[in-house]
Amino acid sequence: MPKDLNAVKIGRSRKRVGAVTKESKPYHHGALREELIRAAVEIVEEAGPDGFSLRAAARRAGVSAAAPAHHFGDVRGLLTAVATVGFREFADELEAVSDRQATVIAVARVYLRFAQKRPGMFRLMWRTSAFHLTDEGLYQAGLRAFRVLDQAVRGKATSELVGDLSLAPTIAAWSMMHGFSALAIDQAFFADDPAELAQLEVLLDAVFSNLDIAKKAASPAPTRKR
Amino acid sequence: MPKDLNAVKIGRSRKRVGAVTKESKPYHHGALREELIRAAVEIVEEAGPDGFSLRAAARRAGVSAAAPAHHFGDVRGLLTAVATVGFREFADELEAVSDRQATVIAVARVYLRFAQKRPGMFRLMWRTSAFHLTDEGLYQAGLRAFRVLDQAVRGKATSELVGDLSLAPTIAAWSMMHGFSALAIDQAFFADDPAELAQLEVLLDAVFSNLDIAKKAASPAPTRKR
DNA sequence: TGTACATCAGTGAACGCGCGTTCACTGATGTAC
DNA sequence: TGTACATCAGTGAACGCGCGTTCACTGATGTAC
Repeated sequence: MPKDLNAVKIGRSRKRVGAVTKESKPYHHGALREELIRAAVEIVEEAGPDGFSLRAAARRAGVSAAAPAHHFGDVRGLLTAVATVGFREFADELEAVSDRQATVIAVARVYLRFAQKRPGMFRLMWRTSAFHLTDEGLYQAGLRAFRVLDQAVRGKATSELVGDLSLAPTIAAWSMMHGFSALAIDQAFFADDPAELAQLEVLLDAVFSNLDIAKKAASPAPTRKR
Repeated sequence: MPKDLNAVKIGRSRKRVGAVTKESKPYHHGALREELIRAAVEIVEEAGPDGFSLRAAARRAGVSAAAPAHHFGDVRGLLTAVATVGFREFADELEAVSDRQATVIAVARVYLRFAQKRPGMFRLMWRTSAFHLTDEGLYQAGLRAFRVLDQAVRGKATSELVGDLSLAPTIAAWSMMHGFSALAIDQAFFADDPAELAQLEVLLDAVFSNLDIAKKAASPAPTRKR
């Protein structure tokens, strides 16, 4: 272990060390944009979209209320970044499961689990009035998720979201897993204790047995193309 | 036409007339509870759950900000009443269509149309953290709606909401129409101009052709039992 | 029919709060020469 | 390598706002006798 840890630091960090005495924090944060997103994600996870505020995010990041404006313009800008993170992680999980087992029901289980584990984020992702829906990064992340589903249902993935009726089977599966997950976390099934929540996955399987495209895909499936 | 319109009024209205000179409004409203609900429904329809506030409802009802407390206790009380109105009217529409044609797809079309025509109300109805989910009138209205669906899917209606897997087909249909409607109004399909919105009903039909329980019910259906 | 009185359904002012955004500012960084 | 200077990324105070709720109050209603 080197005697002086600071000596091994490189780049801008090094300069910061020189400028800062004791534990006082430097005037410039260095990576505030990322820090703010991290803080905002935490708040949304803990308190949902309704519990979020720009000031709360700034507070959690340890920065003044005016600071976020430099990076995001306004609240919607920050929430757009949060939703994008949500969709990226959502797409990551879907792709991960699809690599192992590319069936509709496997995708549906991941969908439900995401909603159950991160209801605040899940709600934000679909509260499209709260952020900039036209954001390119957001759209790309959403498309990635959609393509996993499309691949599982039709065996191929479209490049655009809607348009013609050949996508109907995919949208059928999407609607069903989305509706089930939304109803589940919005207490429509009146399930709230852990035992009942676990039961929901059994119910999900039963529900998907009514979707005929889920049945024919139930056999060992081909690996998703990338 | 009687000379003095006031003379034909009856009951409490008559007394009010005696106490009121010119156009000044009486101290007591007479039916403020209903008026507040009406005002609150309007606001939710126009601006969604996020645009609603207790003070705005009081303002629209022409009454002081403190008045609603006497009738509803707090915001959640009033929103519970609003959501109950929503579920009652929702159930009314479902029952009406079911009397004519008790098929899954017919129910689904009503579901989608309700969401499209009254997105603010639809969103509130499922934002269950905003009101008292345990309210009895609310539950009964929701159950009425569910029973129409259950009747269309299984040919009989349960008396309680969840519990055993025999309800899976009904929940499958519910999930699909709910998911489709929610995704539609949340712009997940990126349809926003009138032409595209109308197209969504065609897509809905195509989507339901993937639900096998929708197929077998597509023949002329028996009338719903009441 | 009249009267006393409890109860009900309003008022209006105030409390304290947190919000998003603007503003003039300043400390730190990066770059041209 | 040093210096001048533009630009960047923060601060902190303030603005104006709307919110839900509480409170002491009062006008109107309903009821017991």
